[in-house]
Amino acid sequence: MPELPEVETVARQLAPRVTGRQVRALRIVDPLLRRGSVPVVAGRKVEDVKRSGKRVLFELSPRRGRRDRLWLAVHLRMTGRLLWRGGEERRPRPRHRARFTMDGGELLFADTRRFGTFDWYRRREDAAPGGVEPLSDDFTVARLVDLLGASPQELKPWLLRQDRIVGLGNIYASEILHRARLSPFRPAGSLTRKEARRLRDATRRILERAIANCGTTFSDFQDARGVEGSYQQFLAVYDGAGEPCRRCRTPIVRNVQQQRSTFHCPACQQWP
DNA sequence: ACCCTCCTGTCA
DNA sequence: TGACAGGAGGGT
Repeated sequence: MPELPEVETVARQLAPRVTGRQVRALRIVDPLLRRGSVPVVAGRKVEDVKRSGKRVLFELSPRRGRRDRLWLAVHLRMTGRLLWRGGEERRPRPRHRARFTMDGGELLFADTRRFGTFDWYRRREDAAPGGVEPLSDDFTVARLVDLLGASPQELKPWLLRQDRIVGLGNIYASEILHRARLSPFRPAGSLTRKEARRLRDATRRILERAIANCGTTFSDFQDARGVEGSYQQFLAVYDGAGEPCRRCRTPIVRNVQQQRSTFHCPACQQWP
């Protein structure tokens, strides 16, 4: 469940449950998750939980009598999930890669495909991602035009890059381009200012609506405490090859760009 | 600027 | 059995 709206949803649901709690122990079950050394976490308090790009960022207090504040960025990748289990939970634990034991409950990191990562930072500025947050005030038309530059890269793969704009993934990139009526095959650098404005506005609108609906959930394999999105009912093109375009009824087409599916309407997303 | 790979599960 | 899956780092 890993694009910006889904990660935002996870962070929002998690924050009130774990903020203020003290971590008693961290057990990393899957050795793949411990690249390099893992800092001491026991005894620290969770002071903040928020989204940063596509990652969930935990701010952990210094240990008693020290000033070694710590940040943990959890990247969910394709299948990662953060599950809070209150102290009264009696059902068996689901399979997981890491477990934080806290006052009053435990936080599990479950991740079937095991692509997810933990990254530890000693300084807040190191924990921030590279690109601009698309929902921040920094994401202006001028900024977008500047980022697009003269890039020859096709627009859709360009949107997936995290070093310019953070948070977009395969679903929302297609949805955004459809809303903006831009071809996914256009060179990113070929947009006019007017088109860049459409792209900026569509990006914001789609992401905001997706967040308002707690993101997109495929299949139905969420645990009781897991996050369940409802934005899938608003998807205009993603996973809809052959379905009529909501604007013009032309059948949606699936293509592959950089080994990933792209969905678009060949009629209202033309590039002459 | 591309292809491959990491890993597991599901579906046709 | 092979294709595909919401991601991205590494190599060429």
